[in-house]
Amino acid sequence: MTTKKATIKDVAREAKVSIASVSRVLNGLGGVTADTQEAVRQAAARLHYVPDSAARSLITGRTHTIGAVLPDLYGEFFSELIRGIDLAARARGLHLLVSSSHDGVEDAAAAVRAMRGRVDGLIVLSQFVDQAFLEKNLPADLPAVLLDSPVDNPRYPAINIDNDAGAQAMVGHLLDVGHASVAFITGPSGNFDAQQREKGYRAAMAAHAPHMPLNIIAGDFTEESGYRAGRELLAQRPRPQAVFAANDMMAVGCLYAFKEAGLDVPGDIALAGFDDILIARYVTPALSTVRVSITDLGKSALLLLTGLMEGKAHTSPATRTLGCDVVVRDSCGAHQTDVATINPSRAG
Amino acid sequence: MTTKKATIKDVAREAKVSIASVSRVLNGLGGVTADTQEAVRQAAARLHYVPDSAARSLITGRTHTIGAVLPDLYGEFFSELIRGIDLAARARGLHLLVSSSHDGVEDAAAAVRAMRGRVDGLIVLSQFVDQAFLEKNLPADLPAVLLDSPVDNPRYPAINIDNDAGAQAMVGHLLDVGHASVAFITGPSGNFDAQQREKGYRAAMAAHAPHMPLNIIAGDFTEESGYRAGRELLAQRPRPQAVFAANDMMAVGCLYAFKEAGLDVPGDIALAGFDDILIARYVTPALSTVRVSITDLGKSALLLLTGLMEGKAHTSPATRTLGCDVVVRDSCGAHQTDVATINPSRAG
DNA sequence: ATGAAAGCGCTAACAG
DNA sequence: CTGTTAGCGCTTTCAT
Repeated sequence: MTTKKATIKDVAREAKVSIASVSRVLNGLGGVTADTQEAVRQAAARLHYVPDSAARSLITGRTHTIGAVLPDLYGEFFSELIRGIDLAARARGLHLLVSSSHDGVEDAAAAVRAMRGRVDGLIVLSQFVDQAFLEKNLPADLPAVLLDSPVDNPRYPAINIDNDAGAQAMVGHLLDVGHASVAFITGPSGNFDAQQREKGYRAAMAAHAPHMPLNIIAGDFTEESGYRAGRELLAQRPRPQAVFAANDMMAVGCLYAFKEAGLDVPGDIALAGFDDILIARYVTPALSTVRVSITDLGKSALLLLTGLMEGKAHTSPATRTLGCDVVVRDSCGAHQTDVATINPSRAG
Repeated sequence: MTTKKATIKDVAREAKVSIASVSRVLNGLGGVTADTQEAVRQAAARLHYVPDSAARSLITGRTHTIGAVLPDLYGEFFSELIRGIDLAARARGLHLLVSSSHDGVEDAAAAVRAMRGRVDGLIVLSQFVDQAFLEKNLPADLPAVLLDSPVDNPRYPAINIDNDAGAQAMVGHLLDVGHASVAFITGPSGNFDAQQREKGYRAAMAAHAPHMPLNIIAGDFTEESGYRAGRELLAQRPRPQAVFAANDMMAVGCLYAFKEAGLDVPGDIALAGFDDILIARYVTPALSTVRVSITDLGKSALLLLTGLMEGKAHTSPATRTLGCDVVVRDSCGAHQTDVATINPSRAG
């Protein structure tokens, strides 16, 4: 056990060659005799030599690390996203520096700035990030891809979930199986996903049930708000035949409100959510929902980012879209159980 | 928008001082007049100067980054752990480099080695990590704390979940509320948590129902294995009065097997799990379980690590334990709904 | 209080 | 094919 860590000099001395040769061998640059290679490798192994990444970064200007700036979210979305990014990053020999758990613009700005110099590229998911934010906080030379963002600028390519199409497909399905009136529970007003899902609801209603009035109740993505919305819906006369919540947690809250009122789901009222969180499968009745592959989202983001880092011109449009699938379970009153891919467009 | 990023030299020139003064001001070292301070600050702001962390690391030897090496797990455990670590790290001005999604010893070894030089300390959670692994792959000068590990060595302090006490408490509770025979569904044989939980089951049975035979069915933490175990249990004569699964997913699988057989839970048979995953609350009946605060685990790990990094002698024992709580819901047949802290010992 | 200068460990010309 | 050397951007003595 050496007390101090070995440097390239130590290896050079041990192998009786110059540091340049050590560098060449260890970086596989060629132009070195087999003898020298052997000597260097053995010396390096003997000394447990590991190149200092700081020194290397300093001169090469590359860190082989990509950063992920995420909001203070938790649960499946977070873990799957990180997992997708990490898996893809590791496959390309990149490390992942995460900065999650920040709330508020200033926090997000600090997180982005702190990444400066530590990463070769950035994946950003934050509701606080808009054009102005980026121009202010993002170093001009740092490639970045946005997730789930309304910013539409070739300088900052984005990958979005096709919330609109997903919502349209689900509402269409609800209408198709015979529920004439479909109510919608919204997400938080500032949320981009929520807005797109509402847009999809409106579009589907306009297309398939133009005579039906829109029935929109405010929610904020929490189970609690879903419960409140459910009670509100229950008080309506006539009661809607189906309810589409902008996310699964609200659908679950809504389900409890319906059960509490003694209603049968989907007999008395149909219900559907969005996200396909793990719970969706386990509530009774199992919740019909719209599934998004978050792992794919992460992977696509990383792929797009590495493309950017390698200087590939982004010939493609600034914004890409990740398709989602309608998952029909028991809560929507259709007696089928298949998964229909409604939007085969894929990012990456 | 400058094309090249500003260096300390640019700031020095802009402020008409030496680079040494810039460094002093920006690091708050004092010994600088207010005038100089002002000039430097303004110049830095004007140039959008951000110190290069690689250069800084090179000379200071510190990266202000800590690494987390985690297995390819997903779901709540993962996200809460990262969240706990990140929250605590950020509060101390540290960044978080994660390396998740590796499976297999070689993979884990590569992950640990790759952290070398990039981080000031390491948090490791992996079933492949034992004493030999650490001695082989962990640089001698890198502080590290283990999570959920059987390694008991002052050189590598560990924080473990008190699975044993948690399991004992749950089995004790099951026995207390009148279920004379309690069966246990194990986790994967190599899993440390699983082993501890089984140990707790055995201890509780020995203590409170020494005359009852042990009833242990093999599982592997998956819902599917829980389902199979459930069917196996159903076939026993006499049928056990209560079943304690080593984790919630298996308990859920088990629940489905019972429901499928037309049994009433907890009327005909009681059920309990371990982990308190989100689903536990949403299945019908709601699952009684043992809760662990994963966020606390992450936070404790970080705190312990920073202590190590600051050279604090680890006066405390090598292994610390994080208590867990029995959460009584509907599935275990007790008509109460409180949370009892059974093990107040806390890490950190 | 300030500046000049010496490296940190490494890569990348440039010589030989 | 190999060695010498000049920095990368920064912190830190050591003079002044």
